[in-house]
Amino acid sequence: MVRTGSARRPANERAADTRRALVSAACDVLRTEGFAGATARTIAGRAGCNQGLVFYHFGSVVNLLLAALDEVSARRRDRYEAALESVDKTSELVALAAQIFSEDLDSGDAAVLVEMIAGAASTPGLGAAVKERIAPWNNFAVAALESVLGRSPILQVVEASEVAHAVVALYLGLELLSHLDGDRGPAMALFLQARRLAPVVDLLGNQLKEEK
Amino acid sequence: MVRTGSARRPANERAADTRRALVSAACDVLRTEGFAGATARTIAGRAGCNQGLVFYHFGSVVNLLLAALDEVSARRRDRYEAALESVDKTSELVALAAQIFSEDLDSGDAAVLVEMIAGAASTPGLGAAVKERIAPWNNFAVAALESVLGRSPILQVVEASEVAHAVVALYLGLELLSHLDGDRGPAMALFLQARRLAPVVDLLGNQLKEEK
DNA sequence: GTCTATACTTGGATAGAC
DNA sequence: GTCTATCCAAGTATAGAC
Repeated sequence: MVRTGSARRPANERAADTRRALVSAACDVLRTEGFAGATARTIAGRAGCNQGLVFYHFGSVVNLLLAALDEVSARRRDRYEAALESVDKTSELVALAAQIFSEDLDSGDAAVLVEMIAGAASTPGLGAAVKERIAPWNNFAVAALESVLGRSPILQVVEASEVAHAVVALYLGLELLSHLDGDRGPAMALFLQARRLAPVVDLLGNQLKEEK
Repeated sequence: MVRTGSARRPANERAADTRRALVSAACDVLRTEGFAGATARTIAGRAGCNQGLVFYHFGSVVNLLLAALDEVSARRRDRYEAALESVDKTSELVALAAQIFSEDLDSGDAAVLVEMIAGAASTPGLGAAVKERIAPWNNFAVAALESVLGRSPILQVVEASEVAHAVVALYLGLELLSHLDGDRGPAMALFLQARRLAPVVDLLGNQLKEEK
């Protein structure tokens, strides 16, 4: 077996290791320092490797940031889809949303997304790339709404995709505000209220059904 | 009369002119290039003056950006308060919100706010300064809700300040998404839906009132 | 594949002429 | 008060040694 590196692991595995370390560090920096603070030096420093490797492995800083966003997106999609399995009432969905929102705040995944969207303004072409990576979020929101309201006539009154857009926007806005003052209290209180009101939505759906 | 400058206007007025030009340019750059692109050189270039004047007049780039945020905040507060005068039904409030949202997208005022919030992550201490300047937004949302639902028992079910927080978050999120793909369609469609549903809210309030 | 060294560019900030 | 010139720090990106 041919070995080029100095360590015991094969070269291609070491490469994968540094790629992973860089992507992970990029998430970290994006979360704590924001888009404007996400420089090659800062990220490489946190990954414990040399600054030049950013360009060797990803070509540019922006590409690395997009790779970080990819990882976050994939991780969130898996988490969301798994969680959705066990839900079929509106109040359950709201409770799930609250839990996942809290998780995303802890992991910083939501912050990564927000910083990339806001940061997209400063780099030509980045906007389109970020937009592609948002689609799964929208799709999930639509799926979640339909899984809960699928048999309710409410979705004949309001378009699911429109509500989904609102949900995603609300999610991003809440992250923005929570991150600003380091206090998720207002957001969590909101989820609590929503959960309390969830039965009303189901009730409303039934009312509409009877009127038909 | 003492004159130091080369133009006909007195020196102190010229100074005020450049200050205004810089603040205006800062808004512009924040809107089009984002926080990461808001550098002293870029801003001064758009203001048509020298880069050093940023530091002479404002001490640092961040201070100039905060001044820009101040101006936007003041302008929005005046606009909001004036508009609120002529509203007392929920559907009117929603229609007003839609119009103002559209205005803020055109003027870029919403973008300035979002970029400053997201950018706050990259500069220590900026978060607190931005937070102070958000308060008026919250206050306005509370006032708007109370002016419309003041006599409705709905505000005894849900706290106005909590709903206001959600409204502000939704507003920021919609701006974030609209700006990302340069398409305000989904957001405007949402306002249209909300307006259609507004009478239901009033109806619900009346129902609750009768039950008492 | 990784690291060191380095070229080049941009940005923040100040000093001194006008 | 404004402009030019300049310094220095930080950032992107590449070349070449290991």
